[in-house]
Amino acid sequence: MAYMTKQQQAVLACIRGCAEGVGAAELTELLHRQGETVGLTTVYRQLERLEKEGKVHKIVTDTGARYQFCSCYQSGKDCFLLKCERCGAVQHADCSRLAPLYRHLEEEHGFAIDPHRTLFYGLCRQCREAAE
Amino acid sequence: MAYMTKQQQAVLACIRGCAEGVGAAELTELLHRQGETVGLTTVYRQLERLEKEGKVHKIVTDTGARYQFCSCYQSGKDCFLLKCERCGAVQHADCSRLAPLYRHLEEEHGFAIDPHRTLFYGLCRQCREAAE
DNA sequence: CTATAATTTGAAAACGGTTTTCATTTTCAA
DNA sequence: TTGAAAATGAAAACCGTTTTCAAATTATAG
Repeated sequence: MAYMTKQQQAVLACIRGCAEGVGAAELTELLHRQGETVGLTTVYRQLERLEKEGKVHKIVTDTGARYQFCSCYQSGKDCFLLKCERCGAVQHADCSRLAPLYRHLEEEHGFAIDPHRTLFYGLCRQCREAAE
Repeated sequence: MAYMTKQQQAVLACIRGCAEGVGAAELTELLHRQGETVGLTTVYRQLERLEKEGKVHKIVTDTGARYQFCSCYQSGKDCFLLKCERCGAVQHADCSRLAPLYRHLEEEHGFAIDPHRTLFYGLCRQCREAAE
């Protein structure tokens, strides 16, 4: 791995530790609590870089973007993101049916899915039960 | 259908005529060119209402939201949105494999997909060919 | 080990899409 | 007709993000 500044390492380490996604301001706040001196601007810059490298998902919402460390990054599994519209949580799922669908879409519909950015919206089990 | 003001009818009619999605400012501009007197605020309000009613999709992007009339609204078909990351076009596709997948996700993974908000990102055929 | 160029940082300002405010206009109901 | 309720829209506020730019840090040359 190429050289990384202290701030770059801190941002990567911190977001890796966030199971749920975090916003840029929130992440900066976390870093400050850990004693790191990282400005908001730098956090934005690093998140942009990490997204381009495929290490982090950027999930754009009405109220601003959230970033989430991609657990598929080195596992070899396909990214499969489910976002609950009620509680907001984004989970990495694992489903063998996805790859065949994506292959079908590419071969028959001519559309090459980018699993890394594709996001399924819906309701998670807990929220569905809570809503009943 | 309940009563609709002149502005409400105009917004609905205008977005229905936009095959590709439009932004709020863009839609207002279109309405003005047609001689309609509709303010930007009202356009935002109507778009929000139409989205809640399931008549339009709200597609949130880095540079602002785009709205697109939902061609599935009365057809009974499932919504199946493909957004090309290169040319930006969003197309309503038609694929019989989607419903079984969604059923599986609900039954086995406990996650109820909202087809209306779920968006597949990737590359459309033209853009893939152009990129080669 | 300097000196100098290139990169990184971050506070403050700018930016821009969206929402809120509030006075005015329009519509509904009695 | 008349008063209440809803809709409108210009202007201001809002707020997440990006840009600016001077200072600090790091890499490279001499």
